[in-house]
Amino acid sequence: MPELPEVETIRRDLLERIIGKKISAVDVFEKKIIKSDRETFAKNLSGKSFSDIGRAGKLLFFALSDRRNFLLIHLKMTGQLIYVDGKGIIGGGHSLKAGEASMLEKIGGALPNKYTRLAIRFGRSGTLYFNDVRKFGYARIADGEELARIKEGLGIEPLTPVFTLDNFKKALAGKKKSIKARLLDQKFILGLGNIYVDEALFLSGINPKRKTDGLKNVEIKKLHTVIGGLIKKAIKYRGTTFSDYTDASGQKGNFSQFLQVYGRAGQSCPTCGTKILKIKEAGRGTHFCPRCQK
DNA sequence: AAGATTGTTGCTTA
DNA sequence: TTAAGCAACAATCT
Repeated sequence: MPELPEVETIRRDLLERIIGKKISAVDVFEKKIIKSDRETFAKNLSGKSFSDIGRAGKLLFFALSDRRNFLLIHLKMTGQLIYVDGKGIIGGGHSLKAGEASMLEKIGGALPNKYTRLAIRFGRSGTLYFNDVRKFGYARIADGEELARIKEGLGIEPLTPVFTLDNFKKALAGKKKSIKARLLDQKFILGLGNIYVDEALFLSGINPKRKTDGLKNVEIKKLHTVIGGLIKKAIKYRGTTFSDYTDASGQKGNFSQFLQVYGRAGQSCPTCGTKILKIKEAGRGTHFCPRCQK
């Protein structure tokens, strides 16, 4: 469930910690997630460093110092990227608030643990661990051309200049699918997952079952504004932890306290007090207030 | 103990 | 040809 705000939090954390550090070794614990053989994968990384970290929606791409290749990482449902410095301190001493013991518990014990699929070692500086309970995530090498091709197939990115009302309208235009399904579709709008779609629709007063092409202009405008604000605020609070998500220091996100409907089925709507319903829409558990969302 | 679970792809159906 | 719906991926939790 890392969605845009969670992935962006990890990106910013890692930018401070791993840029320019030489990769000394690569341990692949689960071959499935690297999408190539171990030798090729390790050869592409060893001896190089990361010069930058970019993001498109929920996809991270680490630029390599060879100026040719990128390491693409997608966390899918349960992936975590956790950096441990040379002294064994999780997150490299940054933003450590809670006790380290509870943190270790949260990430499944000392690293590497049974869910660690990949470790990228930076000599004595530290190690980046990729944990993933369900093994849906991946880490693979791609060159600039391939990355460009992947980005071409993706939708508009919120929080960038292309996320104008006009472009948002175009991204929604002429589709009979429900607005919930449409907002989840990464070919049109990037970075929203189940949590933020439910929240955005609540904040916009739009029923998730509404057909996309039946939305009024004012509703699209509202939704556009809401999505921008919601994502900004969620990043500010370092994302939402519902079950597995942690930042690069193994810490939970703090946005959960602001969730209005997600995970609150049966509780009362914060606006009107009506019971929040949970239905299935677009193949996903969908939370909404039947009174506020028309 | 069957059914549900956060993301995405690709197959099937219409 | 296109779009919508849904199983599959793997593991865990209820």
